[in-house]
Amino acid sequence: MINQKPNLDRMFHALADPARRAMIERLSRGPAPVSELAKPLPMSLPAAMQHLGVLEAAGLVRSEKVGRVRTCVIEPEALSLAEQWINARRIEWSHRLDRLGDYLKTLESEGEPDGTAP
Amino acid sequence: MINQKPNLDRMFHALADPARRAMIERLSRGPAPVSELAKPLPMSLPAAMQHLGVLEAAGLVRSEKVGRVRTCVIEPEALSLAEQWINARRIEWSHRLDRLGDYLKTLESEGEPDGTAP
DNA sequence: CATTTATTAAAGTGATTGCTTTACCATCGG
DNA sequence: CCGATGGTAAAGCAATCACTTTAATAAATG
Repeated sequence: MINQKPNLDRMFHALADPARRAMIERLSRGPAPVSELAKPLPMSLPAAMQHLGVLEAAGLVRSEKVGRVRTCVIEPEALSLAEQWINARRIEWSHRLDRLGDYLKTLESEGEPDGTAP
Repeated sequence: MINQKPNLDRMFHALADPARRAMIERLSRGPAPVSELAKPLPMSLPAAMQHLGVLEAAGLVRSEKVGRVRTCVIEPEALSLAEQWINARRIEWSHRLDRLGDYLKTLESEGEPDGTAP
């Protein structure tokens, strides 16, 4: 639970590309072979393959080859790592807003000794 | 609500760098001038400035210059865009698991006409 | 065995990143 | 006014990215 910064790097980087997000969107509706992931994308199959490599390196996708077809599935827990980071931010700034609210309330109930007039 | 893909691109890309995430982490605890954001980072001030530019372009940070100091604040709603995308994925694959469960239950209650033996 | 099908390996290319250094500009404090 | 402070603009550079084409491999299919 200590340090997974590099994972976050890879993760967000992986999500920063529309083709890769499209792949994840497809996979979140069920497993698919490489060629099916590549079909809707406006690029060559090797290019799609490289994107898949990025997704796997980020831990977002797992794949297994059976016969000559490689089937890909999402790794749902991986996404939650990114989510955790975002949530942590939200918690931090909501705490900050709480403290700000407290401070303003303090000012108010102390009868404003000074500072509001120009 | 139609199409904000390019925003998502910029967004995730912005989050994919540890220096930029550090800036956001700092800003989620309150506003700060550019130089304070840059201080803990292992790079020159212009470099930090460029990171800040990326964050602003992604809509994650807003900044205003007063006198000679530019003060930066986070734009909390922006992060929720990324969060929405992640949540949408989760919902999709949980629906998929529901359907899978239903299917398995159907098989079970139909008394397996065939298909389980090798 | 000969083909097709599905994937992969390899190498090359132009564009984009993430920095750097250098120089410049506008305050602010005396 | 003068120097220090805080921020910018600009240019350049090595590394990485997102592709491409070409060629190889390995499992199905006839």
